[in-house]
Amino acid sequence: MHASVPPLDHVSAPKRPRGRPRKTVDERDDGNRRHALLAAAAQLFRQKGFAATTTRDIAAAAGMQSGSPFYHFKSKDALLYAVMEEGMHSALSRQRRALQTAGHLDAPADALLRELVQAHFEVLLGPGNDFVPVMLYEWRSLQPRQRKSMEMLVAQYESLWTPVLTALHSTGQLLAPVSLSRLLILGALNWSVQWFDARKSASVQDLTDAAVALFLKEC
Amino acid sequence: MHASVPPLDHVSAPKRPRGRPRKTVDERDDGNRRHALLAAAAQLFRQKGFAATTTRDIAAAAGMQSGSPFYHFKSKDALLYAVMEEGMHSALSRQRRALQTAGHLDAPADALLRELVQAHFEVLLGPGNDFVPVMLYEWRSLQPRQRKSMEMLVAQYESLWTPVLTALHSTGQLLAPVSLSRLLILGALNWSVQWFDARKSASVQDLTDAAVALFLKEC
DNA sequence: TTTCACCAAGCAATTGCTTGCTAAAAATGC
DNA sequence: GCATTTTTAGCAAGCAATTGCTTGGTGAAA
Repeated sequence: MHASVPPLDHVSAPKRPRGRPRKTVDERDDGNRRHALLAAAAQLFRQKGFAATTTRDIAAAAGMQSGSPFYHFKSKDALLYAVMEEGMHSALSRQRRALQTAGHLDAPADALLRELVQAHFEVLLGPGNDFVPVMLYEWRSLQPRQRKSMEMLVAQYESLWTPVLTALHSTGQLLAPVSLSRLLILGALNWSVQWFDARKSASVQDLTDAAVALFLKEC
Repeated sequence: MHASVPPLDHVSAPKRPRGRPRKTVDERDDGNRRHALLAAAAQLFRQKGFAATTTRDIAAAAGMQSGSPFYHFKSKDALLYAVMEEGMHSALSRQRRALQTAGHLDAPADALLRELVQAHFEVLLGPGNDFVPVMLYEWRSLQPRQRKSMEMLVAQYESLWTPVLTALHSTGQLLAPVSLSRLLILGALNWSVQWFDARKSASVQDLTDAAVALFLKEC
């Protein structure tokens, strides 16, 4: 969609899948089986890691036979990449929306940071959002070409943060250098994937408050 | 050594390995082959992940044949656990030493935090220190019993941070709640494993300065 | 003579992926 | 509106490679 993300080697177009729709007519789920595979893969990749997840696991979780995923995806690698791509696209549009609505109100920089932080937490920790965590923690399993592609998407994402952090730095609300600040802040947020538990512990709101209080000086 | 870490199911005692010492007599390297395996495993686990690393890879990296690692370690799992255990033991003694020498001088809390942060970065990013990163990023591959054991070690490590953070909170240098602060701060530090490159970018000193400047308010 | 540290070979299970096939749905011709 | 053809979405089986690990042996050191 935005910018130039090369199609790579995964089956690109959902087109109009139909075939054998388990239910009666009118119950059609265009491309839903493909998406069921994506969701199942995302969950398993996050739970057990890419290398430890078998394509049979994924097929079973999506209610298919062992060979069927390869109709939708050329390879296990391509499936991994598709999961990550979906995660990044949703994260990017989420953040763009957050910045846009806040920017229309001419919000101050610290309010913008709060928006970014909260949206980031939601993308990471929201229910069913396994796509971005997989992207964060399964880098190594990508092939070089795919990795390059992902790096472009990640750079786009980080570029949304830089102007906000630069503004905060210039007002003295952020003391550390901007580029190191961005790395450290995103690290603090990303690590929450390892310990956050929606049932116990704090809410995303609490997390956002704590993070902003931790990073920003009041002037 | 300290506290009660159950022996679990890995070959525990290095004893007095000898056998075929590649060099002449007097050149004996007690337990060095076992440690060579540990180091090779740590590096490969970090580079490619646990599941994607074969025991043959490890053996080859240590200059052995495919079956030989199983003389020193009962299983691939046991090897992973041994890597993590070594990492945590070295990290713990490193931090205890840092706190002790600083504590003798009655250093203020923010100086203690700086010590903790710097030692943490060194344990994570120092040359040949693959053991702790493996522990951070290969949780999932541990069996439940082993995981419990590691959680105890990690809890010990985190308990070194809590009093320092509590002190900073009481002086108003740290605004966010202590327990969330600890999680966010350690996250920011741990994430550096993903992007730090000793050749380019900043030094550990720069990182430490930036982190302390980011987290602490001056009062 | 026993023990240690490791080799060389191989086994059983698992893996990603391919192949040939099928039935339902959509497209097409009339 | 109906009959035919093509496409879609998957099944069922299995192959070749890889995997963790075992086993029997060997030479040097103790």
